[in-house]
Parts: sequence; structure tokens; C-alpha cells
Amino acid sequence: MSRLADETPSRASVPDKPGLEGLEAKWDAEWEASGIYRFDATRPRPEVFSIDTPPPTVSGSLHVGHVFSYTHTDIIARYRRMAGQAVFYPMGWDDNGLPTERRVQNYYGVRCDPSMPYDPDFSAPPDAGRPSAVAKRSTIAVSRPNFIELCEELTAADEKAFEDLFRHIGLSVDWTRTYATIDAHCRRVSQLAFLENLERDEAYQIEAPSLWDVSFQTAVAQAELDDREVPGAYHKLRFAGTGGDDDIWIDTTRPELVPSCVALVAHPDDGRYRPRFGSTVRTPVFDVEVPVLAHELADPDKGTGIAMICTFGDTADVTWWRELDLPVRTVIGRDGRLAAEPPPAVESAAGRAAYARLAGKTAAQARTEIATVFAESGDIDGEPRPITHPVKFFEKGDKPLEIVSSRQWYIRNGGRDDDLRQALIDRGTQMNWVPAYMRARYESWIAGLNGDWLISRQRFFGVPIPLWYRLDAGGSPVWDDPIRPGDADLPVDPSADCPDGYDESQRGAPGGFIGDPDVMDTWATSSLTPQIATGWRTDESLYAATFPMDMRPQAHDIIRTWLFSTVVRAHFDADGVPWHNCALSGWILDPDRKKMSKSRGNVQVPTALLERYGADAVRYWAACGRPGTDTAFDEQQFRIGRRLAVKLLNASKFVLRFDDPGAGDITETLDRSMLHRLADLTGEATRALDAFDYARALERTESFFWAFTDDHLELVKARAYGEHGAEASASARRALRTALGVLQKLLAPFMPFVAEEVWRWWHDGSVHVATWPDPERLRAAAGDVDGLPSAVAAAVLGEVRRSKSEAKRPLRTEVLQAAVTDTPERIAVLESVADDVRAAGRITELVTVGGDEFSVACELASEAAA
RNA sequence: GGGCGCGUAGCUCAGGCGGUUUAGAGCGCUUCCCUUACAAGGAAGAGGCCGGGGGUUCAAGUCCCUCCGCGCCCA
Repeated sequence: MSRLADETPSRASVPDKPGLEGLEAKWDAEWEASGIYRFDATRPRPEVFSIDTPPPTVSGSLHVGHVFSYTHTDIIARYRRMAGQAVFYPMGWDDNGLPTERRVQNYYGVRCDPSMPYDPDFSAPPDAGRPSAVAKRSTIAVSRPNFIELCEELTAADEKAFEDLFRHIGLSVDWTRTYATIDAHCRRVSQLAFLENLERDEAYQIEAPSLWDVSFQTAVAQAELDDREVPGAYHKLRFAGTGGDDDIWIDTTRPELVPSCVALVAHPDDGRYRPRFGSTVRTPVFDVEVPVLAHELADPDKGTGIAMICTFGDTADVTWWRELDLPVRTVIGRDGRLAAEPPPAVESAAGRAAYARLAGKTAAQARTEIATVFAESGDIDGEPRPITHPVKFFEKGDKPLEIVSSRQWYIRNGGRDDDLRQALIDRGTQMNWVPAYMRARYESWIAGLNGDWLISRQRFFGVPIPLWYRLDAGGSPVWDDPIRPGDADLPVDPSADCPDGYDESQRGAPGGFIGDPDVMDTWATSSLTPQIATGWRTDESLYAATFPMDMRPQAHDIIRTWLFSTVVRAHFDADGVPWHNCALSGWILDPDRKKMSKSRGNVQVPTALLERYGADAVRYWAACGRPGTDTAFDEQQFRIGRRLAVKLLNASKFVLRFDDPGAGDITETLDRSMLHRLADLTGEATRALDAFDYARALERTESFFWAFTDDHLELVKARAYGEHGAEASASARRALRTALGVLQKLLAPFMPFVAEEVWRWWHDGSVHVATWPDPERLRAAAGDVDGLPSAVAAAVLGEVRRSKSEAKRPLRTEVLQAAVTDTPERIAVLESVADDVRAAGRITELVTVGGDEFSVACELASEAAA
């Protein structure tokens, strides 16, 4: 397996009937045994190429989308390895967070009750995994630690399935370096990084309005928002003028929030309302006096041009509330229902009576009820007018988000600090983006941020916030002086572990402590994949050798989440970028150009495709998808890939069946010309791969390879068999072996299994650690011959074939005379390869005519003679 | 509404710093061929006002403007 082994072929043992079947299992086992993909940690930083592999969500199902983007990365990894770098290519599993929680709840029929103590004797229910049985009984409440054990049990099985798939498609991952985002190492890194953010004041806790999903009962971040068009209705409501002023009518889609109204707002330039700024009105029915204010965010074209500000109906309310310094009058609770009591500002008996009709109802129920209330009081003008409008949802949720005030943890991300915002935008310019235009998405996301990154989640299966709070004598938490664990104690679970100096009996007791009940957002851990993978704070030499990482491959839809949040963490921790290159991949679309996803029911399962076409063919299809470009699923491409793999088997068999002529000169013009063109190809493929443009490298290599087999092999076949003497034959065979070796290497990153198979017919070591071909060496072998002779010979041969094809005669038909018309320069070139052209075309007499336009006139032997 | 990307052969896409004559490839289609690597193959052919319009230029698929259509991201 020495790096020079590939230069000295030791044998050529070619099977009679080469095939693709079984290559995946055979070579995967061999690669595993020989360890060729293990990272060599002794190599210095400049010789290392480190990859921040996306940890797939293992609770999702496998589909071809996984094969697609991971293949792109593997092609780059294999190229870099052959180019001499030590490739650091770990794999991670993202098993942390909501998707796993939901899967575990359904699979085992359990629910997490964080107030329960850990039960060391707990074991999984016997009916786990049988949905019909689980559905018949009630769910079993389990403690958070027990729940997490179930999560780990189930994800271990899921991870096995993913590893099997990734091995099957030949990812050259170093499987000894695998992590899972919920494992102890990741929890430790995640908690340590958070504590360091806290020490540097990059993380903070505050009671503030935050986006809240009422189904999942958790806060969510701006990056997890989806706007959806949903039906609603404008209710035109009367706000009574005070001091003799006219009434003001407003349009609102959320009349149930009138009890939480704190002001009306119109655009400062709006002449209709300018005279009213500074005055007050009284809310309908609830009869609370609120000011009329001006703010530029108010849209004069929406409804009546003046809006009510409630605490809180949407994010605009939050902005107005903050910037106009307004009070809070909360009515919607964390369960999405209206609170039992109205806000204190609602004082009148009529107002309180009306509120009682809403208390405890969901927002939607209250909306219907209050329309009745206002109709009875005469404060609504006509019927509600149906509209459709964009409403914010949690991307995984199915009920509109509410905004509730709660105590949450945030990490600064520039959302409220222009210097930090600019610094993070600048980080984007310090990285190479593939394709380049993707950086615009990064920049526009940062530019549009309107708050810091909310990282606390009121969920269970996640990395806990590693803090405790003292309880004062009255049993109230002291929020602003949390107790943090020592670094050596990490990871901790504050719901189960005790802070230093306390014992478990003091949990929840006055003068004692409580653990922070929250976990961190999944992204708060996955934003640290570079640190997790490279040994940050655990293996400083590995960290020095691999960070900043060379490449972050990921899909373009998570630039705002994964990519951005990773930049934020590296900016704070390392004062730099996390990687040098961001390679964005597209999506898989179904044949109707819809995104492939489980919910659409249009996913293609990769196992059947791998079975039918083989891993190399599936990789071929993936490699045809250009960086950043969505690619339609096209089964036809698999067939083409398979055909290419078969062709490589057959061409290799053909070339290697000739005796090895041994070292020596390549003397014939056609051979040298072919090598010159091969040198050009190698240079172009190398440049493309250096620029992460695997698709171009494949396209050019594939195109050359087909021309090589269709034209060059035909042109030199007779000579290689010895029809023109021993020396000419040796030249042909040497050039063929040289070219074959180069082509096998160039195809190896794309089709690792078949390339390895054909390489091993004549080499001891693996093609995947062979030296990437050098264009200059090929050019040197070509000497002073350029690509023209090869091109001219192929062109004449093509014309001869056309003559036979148009005459509907077999290609083996003799050509009595072929008369080639061409420019004198090309005629001279043709003379230098005339023997090969005559042999390949079965031309008895080749005559040449000087002229301007290239043409070939063929006189075929009569049919009787054939 | 703003930003980004994309409209080239029936289909999937190259070409995109202006100048290879007549715009490419693969698939599909048609015709032919079992040729001592390959019939899981090979050879050839037909098929395009390069989304519409305007402009810059000696020259535009390529640059500029505009409109139309599609997709994504963000409001």
C-alpha cells in the first residue's frame, strides 16, 4: 500500500467474465481491513484536508437525498486523498432533539415527565415497536433520564441502518471517528461552549416576549419560522374617542386580543391620523384607555391604516412594544389559551364580564366568541371579511405561533448589535462559497435578523442547560446568579445531578436549589460540529491539525440555521471562521420537480436502486448534479452510470489482456497525441476538483473515456496485436496501459468500487491511495506531439463509418479507396497516423487531396465481395 | 413586496470573462451492424428563431435594459 506501489504494476490477472455484482461488499470489507481511510494524525496541518460532515437526522427515513449530497463530499474526499492529503473525514449522527422525541414517544408509547426521579430498573415496554399494541394502552410516564435512555436505544438501531447505507455507497469515512449529537462527548462540548459563551457575556438569560409553539409547548427561534398563507378575517372594530374626539375604526384579524391592547398605531405621515397622535381612545367593551401613537412600521394601506398593538399578537407588536415603551397586558398563556383572569387594566364590570366569556378558550375559540360580544355591543362594523394572510408557524408545528413572555436563554448573533452583525457578515467573505452566489443568502439572512438567537427549549431529549439556581428563603429562584458546574463534571443533567455544596434533599426546597429545566436547541449543539469533531478542548494536537476545517458540505436550505450558527460559535470561540470552504448542495426533486420528502410521499428508497444498478451507478447519478443545483430524480441516469462502469470493466480487460511491453519509449505519433489529450483532460479534471466542481470533472473524464474506447482503442487495435511490427506494438501497449491507469484513477473518486476492481487486476495497492495523475508527466511522454493527430484520425475514422452506415453496410466492410480532402496542415498530420487509420477503417488505399473543407469520399467493396 | 437562481433539441443539462466556420452532450426516437474488450454493446441519422422584445458592438446563446414564466430564500 505504499504510495508508489501504483507505479510498478506487478501482475495482470483479468477475469474472463468481469462483472459488477458483489463489488460493494468485497471492497468495503477490504478497505475496512486495510484501514486506508483512517486519518493519519501525524501529518502537519498543510497536508490535512478536514471535512465537517453533516450529521444526518437518524430518526428520519433513508432516501436518495442522503446518497446525493454525501456522494458529492466523498468525491472531494477521495480526490484529496489521492492528491496526497491526509483526509479527516468523520461521520456524525444527529439524534438530538424533537424528531427523536416524537419517534420514541410513538415507538415505546411513553411520555417524558421531568418531575419524576430516575428509575434504574426501568426497561422498555414489551410491546415497543408494535404500533397497534402501543395504541391500545395508555402512555407510560417516565423520568427524563429514562426517556433519554430510550432515545439512545432507538437511535443506536437507526444509526446502524445509516452506516450500512453509507458503506454501501462507498463513503470513504473514517468510521473510527463517529459521534452522535446526544452522546457524552457532544453534550460535554455543547455545555462547555455554552458556559464559555456565558462567561464572555455572549450568552444571556432574559424574561422577554418570545416565539412560542403552543402544541410543543416550547420557545422557538427565528430561524425555525415558516410563513404560511392561511385564511383569516378582518374584523372592523370601534375604538371610542375621548374628550369629544371621533371614534376610530381599526381592522384586525385577531379581535380576541383586544383585552391585551396597549395602543393604536398609524404611520407618522398618515394625514388621516396625524391629528390624533398623542390623544387616547377607549377599547371596545373592555373599556381600557390606550394612546394613539405613530410608528413607521404601520402600513397605511392595510385595513383602515391604523392598527392596534397587543401584547403580543405578532412580531410587529413586539417591535412597537419595545420601541414605544408600552406596558404588557398578557392574555394568551403557554398552552395557547386565554388566561383565567383579564389583565389588571380591564377594570369595568362589563369588561370583566365580557372577558369571562373568553377565559380558558383557545385563541380560535375566543375569536368566534368575541365577534359575538362585539356584535351585541355594536362595536363591530358588519360581518368579518375573510382574507388570506401570511401567519408565522414553527416549521415543525401545525398551529400558529403565539408570542409569550418567558424567561429564555439567548446567544448573541448580531440581531441587536450592528457591529456584531457586520463582523459576522465579514466572516462570510473570509470563506470560499461553492457556488459563489450562495453567500448572498447568508448575508441577507443576517441583515434580516431582528433578535438574538433563542437557544433554550422546553423539551427533554436535548443537551440540558448546565446550570442550577439558588432558591431564596421564600423558595423563589435567584435567576441572575446561576450555579455552574466545574468543567471536569461535564456533561451534567441539572434535573438529576446536584451542584457542588448541595445535596439532593435541597432540590426545590427554600434555601436550596433547582436545576434549569430547559434543554438547548438542536442547533446549539450542531453549531459545534467542527469543535466536536476536531478535538476542541480534548485533543489539542488534533484540533491544531484540523481546525479551521477545510470543507463544510451542506444543503442550501439550512444556511440560515446550521451554517450561520456554526459561524457564530467559531467567531466567538476561535475569533475566526469554522471552515475555508462551504460547499452547498441542492435537493433531489422528483420527476415532477417537487422536493422529495417523506410528507409528500415521493421519496425514492436507495436500497432498491443500489440493488438494481449498483453503487457506482447511483454515485454517477449523484455526481451529475452540479454544486448547489437541485437535481431531478431520473432513473435513466442510473442506467448510464451502470453502462459506464461496465465499459470500464471491458476496456480494462481489453488493454490488460495484451502482454505488458515493459518500460520504454512511446514512439508512435497517435499514441503520443492521445497522451497529450489525456494530459489536457487530467489538468482540467484536477482544476475542476480543486474548485469542488466534481460534476465538470466527471463530465470531461467520461467524455474522454468514451472517445478513448470508441476511437483510440479501435485505431490502435491492429497495431497492438502486432500487425505493424514489434516496436509499434509496444508503443501502443505502453500508451494504452498508461492511459488506462490514468483513467482508472480519474474515475476512482466517482466510481470507487469498479475502479478499485479493475485497478487491482494489475496492482497490489488500492487505487484510492494511489497518486493522482500528473498532467506534466503525461505531456512529457507525449513529447512534441500535440492533440491534433488523434483528433484528425478520429475525424477520418468517423467519416468512414458514416459512409458504411449510410450505405447500410457492416462496419467491417472493406473500403477500396478513401479520399480525404483537407487543409495541407491536416493532410500532413493525417500521413503521420495513416497506418492506424487504414487499419481501423479497413481501408485498402488512403489518398489525400489538398482543399479547404474536410471531407472523406469512400469507395466500398461490393456487397458480393463482403 | 425585496434578494438570489433558472428558462438552450421531445427529456435532463453543458456552453455564459462576446469571435471554432453551420450551437454541443447524454437519454429518447429512426436506420444499420453479433466487428477476436464490451449486444448490459457498437455505428450513424433526424431533431434547436438558445423564453419574448429592445439596446451596445464589426460581431450576442454569451454583455445591458425590459417584459413573461418557473424555483428558492426572506418580508
